[in-house]
Amino acid sequence: MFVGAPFRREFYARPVLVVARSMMGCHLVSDTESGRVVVRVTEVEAYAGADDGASHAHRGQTARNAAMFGPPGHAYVYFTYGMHWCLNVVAEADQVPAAVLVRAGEVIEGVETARSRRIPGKDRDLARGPARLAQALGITGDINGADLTKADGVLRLGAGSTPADDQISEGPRVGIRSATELPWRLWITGDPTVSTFRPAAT
DNA sequence: CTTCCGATATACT
DNA sequence: GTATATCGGAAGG
Repeated sequence: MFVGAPFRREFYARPVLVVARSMMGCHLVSDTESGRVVVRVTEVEAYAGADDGASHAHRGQTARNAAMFGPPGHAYVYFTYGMHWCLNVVAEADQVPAAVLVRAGEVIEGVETARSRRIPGKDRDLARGPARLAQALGITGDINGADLTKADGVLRLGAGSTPADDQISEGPRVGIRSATELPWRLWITGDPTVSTFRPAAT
């Protein structure tokens, strides 16, 4: 299994990577009718624009990826594999496509609510993987494009506890076939809620 | 822990 | 028609 390399400061070479690094340890707060759930982010991936072969924005703007071209701090939520929602945070200036996929987190509040939204299983798996995380938070395409910095939003992104550089590992992104050489996945080293690395199906 | 594989909507060739 | 930024269940170590 791929174990990753220590986080390097050179990672800051691109704005979207700075945002990805800054999101490590942040809190995602969702308030819905079924209750509040707070997740601490433990794993993210950066996606850029035309020069990133694995990005949804690689071939330009479409109806699906339009939110990626919107203002930073807003949500880009997409539907995939016919059944899963995945949450991204738009990362760069308006009209500049870039987003950070939130791949995993630890549920630190509202564990009961999160459990009720998921199939029975271990608590550490509640938000382990992008689709599971979206499900635990009760997120769907309804909030695509929503401002995550608004105090009264259904989903909000806030400060949590930022890990030190030596607590972070970097490695290849999961489930992609293009641009696999870019180490644009970040995770908290050794955290049990981080998803396991899976190469794309051949 | 691992591998294998089916389910299923949307975007793209 | 084919691929996909995935998950969950089954089976094997």
